[in-house]
Amino acid sequence: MPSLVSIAELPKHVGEKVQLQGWLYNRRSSKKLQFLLVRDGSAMVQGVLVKDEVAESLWDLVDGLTQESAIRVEGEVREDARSPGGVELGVTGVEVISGSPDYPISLKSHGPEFLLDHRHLWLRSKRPQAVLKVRDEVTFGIRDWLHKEGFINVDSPIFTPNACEGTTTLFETEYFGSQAFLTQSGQLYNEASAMAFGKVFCFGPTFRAEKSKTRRHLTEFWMVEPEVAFMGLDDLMTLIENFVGALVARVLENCAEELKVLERDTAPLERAVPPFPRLSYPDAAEILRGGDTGFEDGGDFGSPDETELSSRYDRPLLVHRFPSAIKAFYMKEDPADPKLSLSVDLLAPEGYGEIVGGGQREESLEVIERKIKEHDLPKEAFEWYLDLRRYGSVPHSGFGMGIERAVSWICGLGHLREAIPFPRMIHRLSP
RNA sequence: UCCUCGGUAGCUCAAUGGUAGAGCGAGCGGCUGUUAACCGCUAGGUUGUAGGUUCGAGUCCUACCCGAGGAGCCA
Repeated sequence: MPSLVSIAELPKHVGEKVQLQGWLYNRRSSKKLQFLLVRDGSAMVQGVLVKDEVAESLWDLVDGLTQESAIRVEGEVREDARSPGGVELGVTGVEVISGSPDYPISLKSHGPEFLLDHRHLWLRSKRPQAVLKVRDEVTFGIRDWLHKEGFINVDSPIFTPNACEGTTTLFETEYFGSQAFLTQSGQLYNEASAMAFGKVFCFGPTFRAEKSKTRRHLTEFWMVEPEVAFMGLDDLMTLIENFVGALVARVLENCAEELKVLERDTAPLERAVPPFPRLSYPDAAEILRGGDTGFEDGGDFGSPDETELSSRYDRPLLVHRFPSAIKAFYMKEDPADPKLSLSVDLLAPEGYGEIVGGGQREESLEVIERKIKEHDLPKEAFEWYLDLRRYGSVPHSGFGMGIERAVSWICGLGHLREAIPFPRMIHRLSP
């Protein structure tokens, strides 16, 4: 029996007889020829049957195959320029593992609602596969790059007893008779980990119960949050630009085929090379003031503000020193101007907005106790966190990057929902 | 929560207030190399729901249901 190979490996087996197993992506036929497009997850290949050269029973079997039937295919690998991928399979045998009558997703156009209702099947199509392969490259690249930089992965819990930032809406759940929340950030725990290991990152799902209905929001999304002891804001910004620049370069290097499927213009990605421009909030406000984006001085940026700012640069933009009043209690005040915080956001180009948010943390016990009071937060819940300031507190900084937002920008997607296998949104909990 | 837009065949969409249609998919037939193949034929409908206006409503009005993306909030 011929050896079983994956479709991606076929170019190494030209001239050999091999066996594949996978699913029928599409079938085309004329009187004397049939073309089978077979996919196995690794790649896609075209199988060819010439009527005069195969048994009638095989011809008829293949003639009756429907889209997404699971099949085992035997044949000879040969080079052929007419075939997508450069190699094709001269089919000599087909075994049906299981059928697939009336597969709902055709190769023609479908609307987003229909496709999302069938997300469990849609994953088999070219476009979702390209996006999710880029996502895999990004998530693997994150771990790879951080490890090489000396970071240790120390994950934060998903069940939490209290809000990390107070303002944002949290998903509440019952926890053995008491109240618990699903985390909206691993931030606070990450600081504890950084005091133990120096350079750490947590990487997991986070949850926001905001009733947002936009292309930039999911209720469940993934976030990587590096945190570094003894690091200040300037070095943090350098870390962010090197991190993001390395990820983009990695995707350009390893996912050219996927970006082509997605018809992504790679020029903006090729320009995303550090150093990135840095703009302070006061300077940004100067630009926005009097514009037509609806910007209010001292307030946070709205989506139109972000687009306006990033459109002035040819690569991702670092905006730093947002007003303390609009940032979380743990953000350190700028010693040069306490009204400002040592915070930073990274705005992706092309209107994709904020993909990274972070800053230097307040390390003084006295100041952070004052901030907790000012933010009207229950101090008891933060006692363990305050211990980090009581026992060997040091300056430290960190940031969080939304995986889906990063993938969405890199892939040039119109909506975040395509950047995650099974999106969770305000009106979608299934499949 | 607010604003705007939408809901017609399995899917994507048409249809001046006047006989509900096309393409794709499905079924059947044709075609010697197809690239989302192509060509012909067939089947396929309670036009989101409930009322109302009208000789006549997919189309106009009211209410409701469902969805979309924008604001707010955020990654």
